[in-house]
Amino acid sequence: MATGEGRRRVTIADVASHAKVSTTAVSKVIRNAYGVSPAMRERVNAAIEELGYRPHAAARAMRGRTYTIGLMLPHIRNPFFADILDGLMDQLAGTDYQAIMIQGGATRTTERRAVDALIDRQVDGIVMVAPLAAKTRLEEVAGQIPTVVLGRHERSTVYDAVFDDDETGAELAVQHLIDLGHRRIAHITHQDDSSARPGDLLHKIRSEAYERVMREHGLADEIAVATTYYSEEGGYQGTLELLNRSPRPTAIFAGADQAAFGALAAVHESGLSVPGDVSIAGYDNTRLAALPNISLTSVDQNGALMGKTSGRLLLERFEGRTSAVRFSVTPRLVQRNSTAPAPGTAHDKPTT
Amino acid sequence: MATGEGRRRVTIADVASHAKVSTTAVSKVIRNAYGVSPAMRERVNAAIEELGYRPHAAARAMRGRTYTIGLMLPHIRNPFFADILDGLMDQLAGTDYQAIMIQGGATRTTERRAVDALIDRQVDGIVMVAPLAAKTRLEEVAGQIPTVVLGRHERSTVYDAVFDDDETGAELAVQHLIDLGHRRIAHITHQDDSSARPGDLLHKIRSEAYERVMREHGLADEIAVATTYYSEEGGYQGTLELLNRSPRPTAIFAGADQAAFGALAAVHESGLSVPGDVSIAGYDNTRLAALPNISLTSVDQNGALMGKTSGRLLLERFEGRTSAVRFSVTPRLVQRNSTAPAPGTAHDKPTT
DNA sequence: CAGGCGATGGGTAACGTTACCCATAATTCA
DNA sequence: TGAATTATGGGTAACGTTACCCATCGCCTG
Repeated sequence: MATGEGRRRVTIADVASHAKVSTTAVSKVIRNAYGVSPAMRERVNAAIEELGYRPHAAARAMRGRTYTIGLMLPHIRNPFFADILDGLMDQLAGTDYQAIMIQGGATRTTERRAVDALIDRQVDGIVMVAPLAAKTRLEEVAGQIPTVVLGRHERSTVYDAVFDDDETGAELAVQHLIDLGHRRIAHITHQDDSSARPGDLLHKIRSEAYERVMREHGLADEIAVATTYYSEEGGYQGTLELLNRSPRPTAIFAGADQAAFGALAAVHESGLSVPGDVSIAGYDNTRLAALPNISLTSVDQNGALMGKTSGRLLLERFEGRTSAVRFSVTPRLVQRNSTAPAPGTAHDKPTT
Repeated sequence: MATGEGRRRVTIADVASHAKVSTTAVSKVIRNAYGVSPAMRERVNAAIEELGYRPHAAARAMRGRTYTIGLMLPHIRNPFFADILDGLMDQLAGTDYQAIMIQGGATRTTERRAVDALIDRQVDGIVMVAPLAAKTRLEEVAGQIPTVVLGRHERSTVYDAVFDDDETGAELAVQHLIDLGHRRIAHITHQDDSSARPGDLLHKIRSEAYERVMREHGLADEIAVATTYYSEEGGYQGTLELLNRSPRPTAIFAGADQAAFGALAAVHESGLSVPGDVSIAGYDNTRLAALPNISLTSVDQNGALMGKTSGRLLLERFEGRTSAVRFSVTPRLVQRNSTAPAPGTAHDKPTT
C-alpha cells in the first residue's frame, strides 16, 4: 500500500515482475478473463494488493473500456438532478463503473462541447439529461457510444430513452387547479436554444398539455404563457409579467419547482399572498417544495428511479443489448398549501 | 465536418495524410509548439477543420496532458457548490481546459474512491471541495497532481488552499444574534467521518467560533450544540432536538443554509414562528435564502470567487508555479427576516 | 499409444499522441 | 564566400493496457 510522493505510478508490469508472471497474466486476472488458474489469480491479486496497483484508465481507454459513465447535466443548481445522480450512483455501486459529471450549460454550443469532452475522454456510456441537441446529433453520439437520453420523448432506434410522462404530469397540475375553481390559470415555460422538435422536449410537452387541458375545459381564452426559464430568476420574471396582465391570473402552473420558487417570491413582493390571491403549482417535487414555509404543490417525478434505470440500461448495453428501450415514469400530484380554491369560489377541496 | 455513425475516429494520422505532412507537424500545430511556419499552421488547421478532428484525450493522457480538471464535490444537492462550479467554469472558459465533476459522498472511503478515479483518469489538476481526508492523504494526492483544497484551513507546502474565513463568518452570525438581545443561542453543526484535525475543518471552525463568542459574552452556560448534518434533514432533526430542551433556545445559528432550511421547517412544525419565537441564521447565502417567504439571514461567502480562484491557481501551477498559495475570502452578514430581537426584549435593530 | 483437446500461460502488436532528437534548407555574420 | 546559426519539418520510441495468437502440458479417447 505504499504510495510515494512524486513516485512513478505502479503499472501492470510492476505487478507482473513482483508476482513473477507475465503482464498478460496480470491483465487477465484484472479483467476476469478466461484462462487463469485459481493459484495464478491469488498470486496476482496478492501482488496487486501489496503494491497498491490501480488500473490506469487512460491506458485502458486506448484498448478496451474505461469503466466510466459520463453524465451530462444542463447545470447542477437544480436539486432535482441530484436525485437523478443518486439513482445512477446507486445502480453503479458494486460495479467497477464510475460516474463523472459534466455541465452542459444553457446553449447547444456549450452542450456540444461538453458532450464532445466526454466522448474524447472515452467514457463507456453517456447519460444526457434534458439535452438541447437535435435528434440527429443525439443519434450521432449514440452511434459512437451507448447513450441514454433522459427527459426527451422522441423515439429512436439507436439510443435508450428514459422520461417522465410529462403530459400526464402537466394534466394533473392543471386539472387540480381547475378543480379548485380557478379559471385564469397561467403557465411559466422554458425558453431554449434547442433544435429538437418541439413535441419532444419536456417543457414543450408540459406547456402543450397545459393549453390542451385549458381548451378542453372551455378556457381557451384564459390561456396565458410566460416564456422565460426553468430557474428562480425565470420564474420571478415570468410571474411579474403575468401579474401585470389585467385581469391577473388567480393561479400559476410553473413548469418546474425552481421557477415556482421564483414565482412565490414575485407574488410576495407584489404584495399578494399565496394561496390567498394566487395559487402556485410546480413540477419536480424537489425536497425544498416540502418545507413548511414553502409548502409547494408539485408534480412528483421519480428522479432516483430515472437515474437508476439509466444506469441499468447502460450496463445492459455493455452486456450486448442492441435494441433500443424506452422507459417511462408515471408522475403523481403532491398537494400542499400553495394551492387553494380560487378567490370568491365556494368550493370544497376535492377528496383525493 | 463529416462525422459518420460507427466510423473510426479521425486521428492525427488522418489529418497528416490529408494535409500531406507528418504527424509530428500536426501534433506541433495542435500544441502550439515551436517550429512550425505560418503556412504549415494554416495547412494543418484547414485539414483539422475539414475532417472534424478532435484530440483523443485518453491518448494524450499517455504522454502529455489531458486538459481536464477534476472537481470533487461532496454531493451536488447543495446549491452553494453550483456557485463554485460557475466560478471555476468562468475561469476555464477561453482555455482548452474542461472541468469534470465527481461526487465524493459522505464517507472517507467513497471520497477516496472518487478522488482515485480522477487520478486514474489522469486529470491535470484536482479541486477538492471540503474533503474529509486526512492532511497526509491530501498531500499524497497533491504530490501526484496539482491540487487545490477548497474549504479547509490547514497550511500545506504542497497544495494550494482556498477558503472562507469561517471564524469571522460564524462570529458575524453569533454576534448579530447577541446584538438582537438573544442569550439562548443554539448551534447546529455537522457530524463527519473525517480524519482531519478538528481545527482545520470548516464546520469545526464555525462551531468553535460560536462557542468562543458565546463565552466572550458570558454566555458559556447557554451553549447548546446539536451535532447532525449540514443538510435539510440534519437541520430538521437538530432543531427538533434543540427545541425539546428546556428552556428552549430563542435563536439558532445553523452552520449552513441547507440545515437552516430544515430548521425553519422544524420550527414551523412545532407550532412556533420565525422570527417571533425563534430566530434562525444560516451560512452560505444560497439564492434560496433570498426568497421572500424564506428570507433567511445568512453569512455570505463568495463561492464564485472561490471557484474562479481555484481554477486560476491550477492554471498557474500548470505554468510552473511550485510554491503553495493560500487564498481567503472574507464573509459578510446578510440580514433578512428570519432574525429579530429576542422575545421580550426592548431592543432597537442595530444600524449597519 | 498416437492423436487430439482443453486448460493454462506468455509474446507481441497495436491504440493515438507527444518528447526528443536529427536532417535539411535558409539565413546571417564575419 | 565560408562557416555558423536559425528555422523548419520529420522519424521514432515510448506511455500502460488489452486482444489476438501461439506454445506447452497433462490427460482423455479410440
